[in-house]
Amino acid sequence: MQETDFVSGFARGLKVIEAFGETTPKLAIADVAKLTGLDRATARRCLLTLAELGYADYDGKFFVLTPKILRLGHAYLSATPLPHVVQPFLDKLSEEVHQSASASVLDGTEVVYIARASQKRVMSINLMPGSRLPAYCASMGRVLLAAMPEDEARTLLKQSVLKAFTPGTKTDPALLMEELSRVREQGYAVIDQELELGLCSIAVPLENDRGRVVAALNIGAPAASVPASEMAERYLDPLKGVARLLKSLLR
Amino acid sequence: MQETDFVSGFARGLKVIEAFGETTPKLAIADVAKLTGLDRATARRCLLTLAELGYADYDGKFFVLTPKILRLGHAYLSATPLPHVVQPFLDKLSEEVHQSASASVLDGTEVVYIARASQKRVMSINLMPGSRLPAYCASMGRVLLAAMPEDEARTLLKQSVLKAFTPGTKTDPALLMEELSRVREQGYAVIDQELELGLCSIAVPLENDRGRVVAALNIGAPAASVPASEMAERYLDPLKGVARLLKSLLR
DNA sequence: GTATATTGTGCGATATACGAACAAATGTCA
DNA sequence: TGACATTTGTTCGTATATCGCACAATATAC
Repeated sequence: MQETDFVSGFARGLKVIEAFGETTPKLAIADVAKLTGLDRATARRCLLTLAELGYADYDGKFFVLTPKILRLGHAYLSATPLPHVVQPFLDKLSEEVHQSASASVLDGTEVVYIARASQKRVMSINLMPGSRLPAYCASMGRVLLAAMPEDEARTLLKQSVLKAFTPGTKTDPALLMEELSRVREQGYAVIDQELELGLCSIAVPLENDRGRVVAALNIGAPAASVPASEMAERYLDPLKGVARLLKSLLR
Repeated sequence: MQETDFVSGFARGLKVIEAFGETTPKLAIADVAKLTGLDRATARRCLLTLAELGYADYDGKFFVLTPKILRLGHAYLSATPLPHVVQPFLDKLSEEVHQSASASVLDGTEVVYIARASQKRVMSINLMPGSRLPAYCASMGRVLLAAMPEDEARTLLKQSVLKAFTPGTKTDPALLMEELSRVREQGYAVIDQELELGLCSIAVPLENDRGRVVAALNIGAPAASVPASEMAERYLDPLKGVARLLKSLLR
């Protein structure tokens, strides 16, 4: 394969960066080779390149990413208008309803947070811009999946690992597709502790001025204080209101 | 130069990603070539590689980064223990004092936020993990600079663009070095509207169990409600308390 | 101390970068 | 509007850097 418009060395390097993760914070050369499927020599060269450029530290045995890596993600967050435009609205919304409010987009089978205004923490995990959740069991994920053509949504669900995080997690693809139609019809999605016990959330789509869904907005609340059945009546109007205001601001 | 342990294609690609930023969200091939100093042909190959891999979108004219890029920064935030360990403490601290609390590390001449718990917004800009501020005029920056050998700090100041953001911004290197000694001695730094009018902040170093400074913690407050002169008496103890608790948790 | 795993290094084959030349589009000015 | 100038994108041949393999040299485990 001699694709003239493709720099495989670059692609390999990016793969190496992504090899680092929650469960793999410090990696030796052989680890990276195994995780990425690259040759050891190649993995080594990429890692040494990262170290040379200051994106990683090397103690002779293990490699660890440095905060310089954040420049790469930051390039997106600061370059993309959406996060900036949305943030102040989330702040205001969050303060009004005294719950956390977030915005996210889809990346493959995952929801990626691009902005967030958090009140007191309810979730066990800490969400921030760049954080990811599986789309099929997150309120914003449902909204974003519902916004795409049915067959594409079905394909994404097929690619997803449909794991049950709680007893309530819906994992049957057919059931999920039904749920997506419902979401499409009613214009919002409510999740009742499918991702984490004690956490409910409601999400609405965020359209740009041409009517294309560009992101999702949500509000999360502790199930103890706001049962799922009340999510819509409490938070749907505020969410819809913000979505309406933003619609004209998004090109 | 035939460095065998360096993948220049990878390095070039990373440069291309960093070409995208706040003022340059969408770039044509020639723009990237100019910004990075790469040959147009090379820039094109890197950009097409990014597009091919889904890290960028291409409309035939302009390239735009996609949220997939966030995976790279996320690799750091989720792989590094520090942000995770610190976050809950910041949440608690922020709630106690009713102000925003953050943690950051140094990357070159800049402070990089690695965790944050925000109350009502006071700053005009929106800080989040990955955000950057110039070290010389940020409270956490002063603390981190003060923690390093004097000559290294001096070198970093030399590399910094010492711009006055407000009338109060200290930009004289000699004066800043004096300020650093003071910070080193008293164990904390207070910034009085040097970065933005109306914003005061106080920061302390965060040491690991071996006494090495691994990050800085701060609290920011509106100057209107908390004058700079009161920052220390109000917030120094809470900050020091958190730093002490964290010390034993950080290896 | 041997066995096992992991890392470092030369070498040939192959893919990639460079620069220049070409093509296409865009902008400018009479 | 039309012709020129300028910028931008693409293609191509070649010099060169990179890949993957096999082997050597460590480090680690038992």
